[in-house]
Amino acid sequence: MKDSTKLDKSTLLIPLFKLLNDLRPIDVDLEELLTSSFKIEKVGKGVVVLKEGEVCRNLWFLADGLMRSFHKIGEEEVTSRIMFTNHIVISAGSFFKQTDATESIETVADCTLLTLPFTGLQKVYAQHPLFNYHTRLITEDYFFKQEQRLYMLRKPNAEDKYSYFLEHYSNYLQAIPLKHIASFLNIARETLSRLRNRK
Amino acid sequence: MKDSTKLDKSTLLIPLFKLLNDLRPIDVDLEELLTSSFKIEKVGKGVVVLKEGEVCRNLWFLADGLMRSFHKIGEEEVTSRIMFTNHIVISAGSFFKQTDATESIETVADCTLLTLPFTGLQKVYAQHPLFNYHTRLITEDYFFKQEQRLYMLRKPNAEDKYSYFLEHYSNYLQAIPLKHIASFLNIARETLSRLRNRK
DNA sequence: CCAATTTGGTGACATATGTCACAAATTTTT
DNA sequence: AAAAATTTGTGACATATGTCACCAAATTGG
Repeated sequence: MKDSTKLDKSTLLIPLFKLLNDLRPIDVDLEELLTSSFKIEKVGKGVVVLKEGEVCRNLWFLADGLMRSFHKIGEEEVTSRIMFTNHIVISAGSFFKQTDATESIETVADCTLLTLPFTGLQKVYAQHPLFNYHTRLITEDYFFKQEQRLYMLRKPNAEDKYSYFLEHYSNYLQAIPLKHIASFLNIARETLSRLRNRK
Repeated sequence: MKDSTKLDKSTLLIPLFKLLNDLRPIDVDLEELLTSSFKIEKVGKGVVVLKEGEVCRNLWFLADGLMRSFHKIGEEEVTSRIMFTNHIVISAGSFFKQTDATESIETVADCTLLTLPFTGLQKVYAQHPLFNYHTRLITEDYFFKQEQRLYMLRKPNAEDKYSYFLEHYSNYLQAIPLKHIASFLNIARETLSRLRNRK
């Protein structure tokens, strides 16, 4: 099976190290520390890895699968992010400041996660202060992508919002339930269904 | 006049250095380099400091005043951010990667700006690699605030969006034209006017 | 200080999208 | 493989908010 090879931690970490090395080559020490700090986790579909109100004590590198973050407004779940393979997954406010999360995070498909505890990350920073360079650039990159989502939400109509989705998530179109896409785009499930089926 | 004292660069930089020192004390060398890298600029109301299509070559520390970022959708201007005193102002995507901006930035009131060119910032990083620690944390903080704006845009109605504004910008309510607030909240000017005047 | 311009308020009306209800299709579970 | 649960599609209808038009108020600029 494919899975047996994929379960190897070093193999799973290749995309992350590529990302880091592309920013600036990291030395062996750091690579080894990171490798030992991450833990592999296989998680089935529909598992809540962070629950609203808890502290987000882990950063996940989504080696394979699909996840989403969401929060409750009354009875409704509002999807705030949809994350796919090779994403770094955290609940930002909660992870950065180790305060209670205002959102939950769950798997939308079977996932292979590489889990790095907040404490483990702090040790990495302590031993490798220049790792701040890498994470500064990564945070800048995620900041920019988040800004684009803000632009999307101010598009004047549902169709334009959906176009954004098609541009950025078309590979995952089949795998993500329509209701999650709709609430991510901040439109009604029914509106999206009609949009998608007309013409 | 107040202005003569306020024009002193070191005085104007106090809040920024407080921010940095609160994260982790910075040494004199770095403080001096930063002080010499920033330039003071007094800018009147309604001045466009960055135009859509240009590269954002500066970071501004808004020592005093109000600014906004916006982009055109057809004839309409959509306000994407409203920034007040002690904000760090950039067009993220454009500044980080030195690529063409997709938004403009203008003053909404008379402003006192401390301007740091991208090149100057890179020199700071080169001479003080640990400055990445500070900017990593600052970027994380701005990331978190940006996330809250995403939450605001997915609120189910105009009133809830306006509540967000009242919470975060009430001090500047008078100073910001209603049309900018409305488009920031992604509601019509008229809707906001009614909301504000009813009851 | 007046004229010009910009900004804000309000009524009338239009409409895109939300809401509700239920059927069809798909997926999951036993 | 059937039953149950979930997801998607679609019609009918409601409505919050957008759009347009215009006047009042405030601000700006000579």
